[in-house]
Formats: sequence, structure tokens, C-alpha cells
Amino acid sequence: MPRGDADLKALLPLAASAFHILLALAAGERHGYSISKEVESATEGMVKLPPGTLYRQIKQMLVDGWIAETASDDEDQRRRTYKLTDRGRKIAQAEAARLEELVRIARERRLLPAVAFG
Amino acid sequence: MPRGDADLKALLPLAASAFHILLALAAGERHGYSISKEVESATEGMVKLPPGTLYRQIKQMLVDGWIAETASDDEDQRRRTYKLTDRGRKIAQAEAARLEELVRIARERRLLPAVAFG
DNA sequence: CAGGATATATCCAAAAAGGATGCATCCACT
DNA sequence: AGTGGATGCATCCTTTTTGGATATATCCTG
Repeated sequence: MPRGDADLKALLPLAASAFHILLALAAGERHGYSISKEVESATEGMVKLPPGTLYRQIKQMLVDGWIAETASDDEDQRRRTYKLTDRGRKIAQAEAARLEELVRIARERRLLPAVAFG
Repeated sequence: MPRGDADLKALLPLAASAFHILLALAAGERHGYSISKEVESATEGMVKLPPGTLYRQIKQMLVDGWIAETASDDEDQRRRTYKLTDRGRKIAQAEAARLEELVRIARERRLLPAVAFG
């Protein structure tokens, strides 16, 4: 196992809201409010990020170095845009792998249809 | 969309602990304590179900009809064994499908390696 | 320039989780 | 048979986390 994976796994599982934020940023830079819109649309309304949760998470992720604020060329002065850091990306990858494993188990137990070549 | 799916989605996302319990029971009948062991081993210790969480969830799932107690032939009188109800299985399937979609998005955004024929 | 939507931020009550405690039963060992 | 440790269930209390109300400033449209 590569060095550094151990402490990475200690962070898992992520709060659902945290993973959704990282997932939104994995597609590119975004400002907070647009993250919440992206999450809501990507999950067809199943997951919502109310402001308390959203900005609390963002603040903490900045502190922890999972994301970083970018100097964007956005003209809207209210917006603060963020991007994933290398560390944030690794964490998102680890969580994605964890969820993939869960899905694999779910399929094994016939909660999901078998998939060709899967 | 098949009837009844709408109210099903309203239950999602499940608490991680809830999904793990359903996932453990999808493999067959189990008693509470063994569910917690199964979850811990399946997730390599990443997910733990402390007693407060475990028995609280079980109690609520019984009330909600997601699981049912079975008259098992177990000789240990302390044990209470449970199985998924049809409804519980449907809920687990819905949550598994939701997670699968998340994993798909994560792969699309290159957080997971591309998969042949996937 | 008025009004509504966008965007961030904070705060507090409510909900959820963790884990300590208690107690009964089971099992291994002597 | 008795003892000690592990198993198993359950509840309680504290802490943590969450949701959503409130506030404020900026932006956009008519």
C-alpha cells in the first residue's frame, strides 16, 4: 500500500455533503452557490445543500486544505470560487473508491442488476 | 416511472449506517451484533456501528417495516435475528442505485479509473 | 431606481450520533 | 460446578452535526 493511504482512509467515510462538494469541484472551478445548484441538479433534487451546511463545509475544507480559493476573472464580486487541491482530489478519489466497493457488494447481493463485463 | 418509486426516493439518501445494515441483511438473516461485525469487516474497519447507532436504527427500521424479526432456530436466547422485508429490499436497491450513479459521475470526472465496457 | 434573484455568512434550535453504562446470557476452562 | 471473559441487547446522556431562519450586500431586469 502506497505511503500516505493509511491516514487518508482515516478520513472516510466522508459526510455525504462533503463528497458532493468535492464531486462538484472535480468538474472544474465553481463558487459556493453554484456548487449547491450543481449538486441539486446532479442528484435530481435528492441531495440539497442548505446554506448552513454548504458554507460551513467550505470553510472547514479551506482550513483543512481540501480546496483553495482561486482568483477568478468573475466580475461578480460576491462570488468566491474554489478548486480542488491535490489533497482534496485524493480524498475524493478515496471516497469514490469506497463507494464503488459498496456498490460492488450491493451488486453481489443482488440489489443491483448484474452487469456484462463488470 | 413505476408507481411507488416517487415516495421511495423521498427516503434517500439513507444514513450511511442504515444502508450498511440493509446491505448486511441482504446477504441473509442476521442478529444485531453480527450485523455490526459484518459491517466492520466488510469495510475493513472504516465503518463502525456502535451500539447506540445500531440498536436505534434496528428499532426504527422495525417500526418502519424495513426489516422484520424472524423466529430463528438459534439456541442463543439473547439474539434477535432480522431479515429484510420487501420494502426494505426496495429501499436498499434504490440507495444502491443512487450510489452507483454517484460512482458513475465520479468516474466521469476522472476520480476513478475508466473501466473497459463500463 | 425598485424589486426580485443571487451569493455569502452566521446563528440557534432540533436532530443524530457516539459511546459509556448496565445487565443478562453464553462459553471456555479449570 | 464455579468463575471470568466474551457476547448480545438496550438505554441514556453528552456531544456533534444538521437544517433552516435571519441578515446583508450585490447583481440583474424592467
